[in-house]
Amino acid sequence: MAGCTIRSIFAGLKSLIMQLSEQEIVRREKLRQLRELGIDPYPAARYPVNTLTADIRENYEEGKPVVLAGRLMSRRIQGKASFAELQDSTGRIQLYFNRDEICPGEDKTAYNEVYKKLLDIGDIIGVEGDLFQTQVGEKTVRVKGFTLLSKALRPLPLPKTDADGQVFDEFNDPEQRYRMRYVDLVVNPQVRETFIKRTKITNSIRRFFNEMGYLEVETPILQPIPGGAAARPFQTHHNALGIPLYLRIANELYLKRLIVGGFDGVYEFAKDFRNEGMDRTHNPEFTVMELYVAYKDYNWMMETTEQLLERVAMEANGSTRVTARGNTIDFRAPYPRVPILDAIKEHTGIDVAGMDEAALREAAKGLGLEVDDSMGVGKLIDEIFGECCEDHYVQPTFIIDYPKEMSPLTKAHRSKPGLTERFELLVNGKEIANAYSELNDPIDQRERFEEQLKLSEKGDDEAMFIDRDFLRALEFGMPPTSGIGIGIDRLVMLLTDNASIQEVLFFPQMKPEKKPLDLNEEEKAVMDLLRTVGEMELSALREKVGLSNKKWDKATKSLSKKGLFEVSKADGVLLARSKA
RNA sequence: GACUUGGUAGCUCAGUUGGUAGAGCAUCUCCCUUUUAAGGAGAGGGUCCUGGGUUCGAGCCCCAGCCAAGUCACCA
Repeated sequence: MAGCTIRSIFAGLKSLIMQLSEQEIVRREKLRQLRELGIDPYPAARYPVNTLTADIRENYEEGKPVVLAGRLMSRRIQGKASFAELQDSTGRIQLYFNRDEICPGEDKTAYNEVYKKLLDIGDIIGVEGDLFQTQVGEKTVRVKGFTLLSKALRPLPLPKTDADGQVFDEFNDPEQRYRMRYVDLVVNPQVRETFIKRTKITNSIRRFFNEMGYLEVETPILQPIPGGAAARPFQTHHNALGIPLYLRIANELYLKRLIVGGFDGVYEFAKDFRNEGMDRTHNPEFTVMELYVAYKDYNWMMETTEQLLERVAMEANGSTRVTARGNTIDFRAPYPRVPILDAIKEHTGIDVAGMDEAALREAAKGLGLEVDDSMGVGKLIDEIFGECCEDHYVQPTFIIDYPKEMSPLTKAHRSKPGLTERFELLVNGKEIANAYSELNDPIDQRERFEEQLKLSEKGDDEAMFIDRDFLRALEFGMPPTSGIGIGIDRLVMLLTDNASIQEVLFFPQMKPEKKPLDLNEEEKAVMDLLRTVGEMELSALREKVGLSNKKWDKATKSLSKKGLFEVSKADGVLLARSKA
């Protein structure tokens, strides 16, 4: 009996491969049996797929022959007939396996043994057959033949959805979902949809800029000076050059060098890296789209951004309105422009215009904010705005004209002294984009960098480094330019209504999984003693090892489970024997 | 980094004052030719996250740690 075989082998194998679950052992045994039947569980040959499950659902034709492939997701076996579901990249379709369809002759092995006993949920198979509808009206493939394309050795989680859309046994533990995203993608269709939408969004942005004639470029990720933003970088080391290198925190300074070089418009989807905390809106690596266009200013950039987002929202969701965290957000242009100092005045009642650092620090303290001496004027204003104002801007809003101190790469405002031509786009209380009329005065830029250096000396570990090559580039002359950075992960979060950045990254950063040690210290100690002699009296061994009762018990039990250790009784004496 | 919550079978989860670890699905065996979250009957399956402690006895109580999620702080 096959059952007895599997069970006896299971018992025999158990001690050798303890780390496998029963179901995994059973699947490995099935693998062996398949090979014995001459079936390759991992065949090399191309499989002649000619139909996707979506084609069948959308263009159903009675009796049409089809060849398709995918993953076996459910089975309902009823004697000589069985229904199953096959899932491919476009969804699922029902399969009908009938013993006498699959095995027209005397030999019923393909159905009775291979299909019923040796296939499992999760296996990837190819099927050929024709289409029909069951009595209940379900579009179904009548299988004439099937091919195992890849045997799955681990069982999949099996969420099920009933007719009312109620989900049972959902695979929903975030840790497991993120660590095993491949499983998440197989069993949770809405996760697939999120990532497909992410790609739609970036494609949409690319199309928009390409139509405007801008050039998509690539710039260094490994940088000798991490510039273009205020953040703590990751540091690494280049062996051949013998120098430290940093993973970029922004690509701004390189894209501006390209504008110096004569391109009118350049953009890059950049992975940036920041060595800071992780939470539901921060991953150590994240994606920013930066665009720089010559002969434009920040007013032009606001108009362009409105147009871009209106179109991206439309193309991703079919509407300019999206629901995010219960708020309905409308990306239809235009968006209000609110000067940051007005925003602070409106939401705190304090007019911070013209305040010096000390006055600002007092104002911030008065608002109950934590401040310290390393904070300059820029950071203090940023802090007040972030704490007291940001949350109020749910609909897309441009906050404009930031103070000079918090914008070291931004051109001074053409008419408002002390301010710069900068805007941030806030949506749902979060910053989505940051843009300015770029500073192209090399002497002013040098002074701003020197200000940053002073901040750094005061202890601000996010202050910018001085990039002398960038200054040299500006000295050759950069046309007036406007630039923007758009946080792609956050934009995708908004447009897919996900509250956590991990939901829009395929592989969010996680702490590494701990590898279970094969033997722990106690088990090693027992085995080291035992191996030299092969076997010895149990009580003597125990004394020699000198473990506490609890540890001794645990170590020997674990070792015998692992099949390395055995206790036998001879002449009334208990003998410990090494099986290793 | 701080606080809160959680970690029990392949998956989703119960587990009473501390007293032999449970259910559904999945798996295995037998029966079954158009079903649909679920065909019927039976069986097997556990490092209760780890390490200490309290106790006659710990999944449960205490201490320390690991991992995750959420909130806060910093940042995008």
